[in-house]
Amino acid sequence: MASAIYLEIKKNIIESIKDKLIGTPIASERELAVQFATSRMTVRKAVTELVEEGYLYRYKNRGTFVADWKLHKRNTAVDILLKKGRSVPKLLYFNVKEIPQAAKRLNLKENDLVLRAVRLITRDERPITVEEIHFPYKNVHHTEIKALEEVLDVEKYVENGTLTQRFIPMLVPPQYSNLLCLEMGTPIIMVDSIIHDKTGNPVALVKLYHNPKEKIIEITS
Amino acid sequence: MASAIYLEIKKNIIESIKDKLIGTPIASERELAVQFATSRMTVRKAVTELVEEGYLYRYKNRGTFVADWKLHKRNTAVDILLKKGRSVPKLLYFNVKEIPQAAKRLNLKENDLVLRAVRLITRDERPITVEEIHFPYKNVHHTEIKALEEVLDVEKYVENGTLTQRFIPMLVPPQYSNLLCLEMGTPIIMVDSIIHDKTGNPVALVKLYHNPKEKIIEITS
DNA sequence: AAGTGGTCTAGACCACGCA
DNA sequence: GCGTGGTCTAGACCACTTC
Repeated sequence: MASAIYLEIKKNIIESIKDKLIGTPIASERELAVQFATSRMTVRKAVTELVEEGYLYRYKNRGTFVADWKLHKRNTAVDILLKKGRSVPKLLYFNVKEIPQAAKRLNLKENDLVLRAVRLITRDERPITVEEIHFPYKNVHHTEIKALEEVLDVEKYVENGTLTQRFIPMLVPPQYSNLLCLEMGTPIIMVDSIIHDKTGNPVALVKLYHNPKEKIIEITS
Repeated sequence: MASAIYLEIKKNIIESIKDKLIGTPIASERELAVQFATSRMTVRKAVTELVEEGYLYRYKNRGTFVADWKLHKRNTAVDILLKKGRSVPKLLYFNVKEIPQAAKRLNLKENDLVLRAVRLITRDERPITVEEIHFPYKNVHHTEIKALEEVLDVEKYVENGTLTQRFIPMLVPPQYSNLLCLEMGTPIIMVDSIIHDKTGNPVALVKLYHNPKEKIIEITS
């Protein structure tokens, strides 16, 4: 099956505005409907999404215009959990044990087992982030332990659920200062993330210790 | 003029799901269209927005369900710039002078004048945040200086523009440690925010020094 | 087979900005 | 008065799940 029409229109519009100056008007919704041989409502859906994503902006009764690409909506706080670009995660170690604090956050009983993995994210061989990932062990099939990398791919959980993140200022934990190439006592941001599925059940608990020299957390909205 | 129909439908649905359990299905889009005596597309617009806001979630071919209220989309990083709730801003001082660093960020010449104001946000008489706000002075009409509070209401700029925020870990600046009731050397998060209008022009530069004891930065998305 | 959400159509009216 | 985006209608077909 080909993609939905409105997705094709989005791609086309993105392509067509690539080399246009900021503030240039695009064709009106009625014109676009003719150009793409479709109805105005379909064009409108495409344009609305591009506005929400920051590619375009609308003025009521005036028109739709090309936005500054620098203002494209992005949320690298989420991004760090997702498409890592050139960055490479390296598993440092993992274990299965009782971690009452994590169990509580995951809506488990205090003595339920938790799978805990620690990874170091690097890019161009520079240390970016230390990741602590916690799963309810009962959710992990024994056969999957062999494919741990896949279990740790939290991206798929985020796509079908909700991500709640807290930004905690702290001094770099002593056990990570060498890993991150930071002096003892350097202030860092620890991002405490919980992923819930659609029904509100916690699926994973992830703590990210960011190297402030390498990773700038930036949100555009 | 009364509100748009789909906004009324949104309010109605929000009210009707308030006391429902998480996971309870709501009426199908076709049923809702009958109930509200409108077309399915209008209902669909209302439901789509409620899904985006985290009130509901949809399963294709199955139905639409009540989501966990804890998962309502929110972004208190933006919120701190907006509706302040019970918190109270108090102007500490302001001045107009050359601030080359701020001017650069605001796309001004180095020697252009910048209006700089510093405010302390408190809630229940506890210090939450120190705000440093910078405007291009040429944008501020002289008559407005008398109504400075209104000029400093950055909310109206954000509504019609874009907000880009960087989260910077640092030790509390010595000049603010007393104001925030923090010991020297306490790690904090400084949120560096630039507001652009729709065309990408910088409108204001705001730096927020958050008291980590009082203000937890949390994002749900 | 019946019902659901996802997509799409070909119109329509409105309020507003602009010339 | 014309063109714009914002809203709305009353249908339609599809792929899929559930019974």
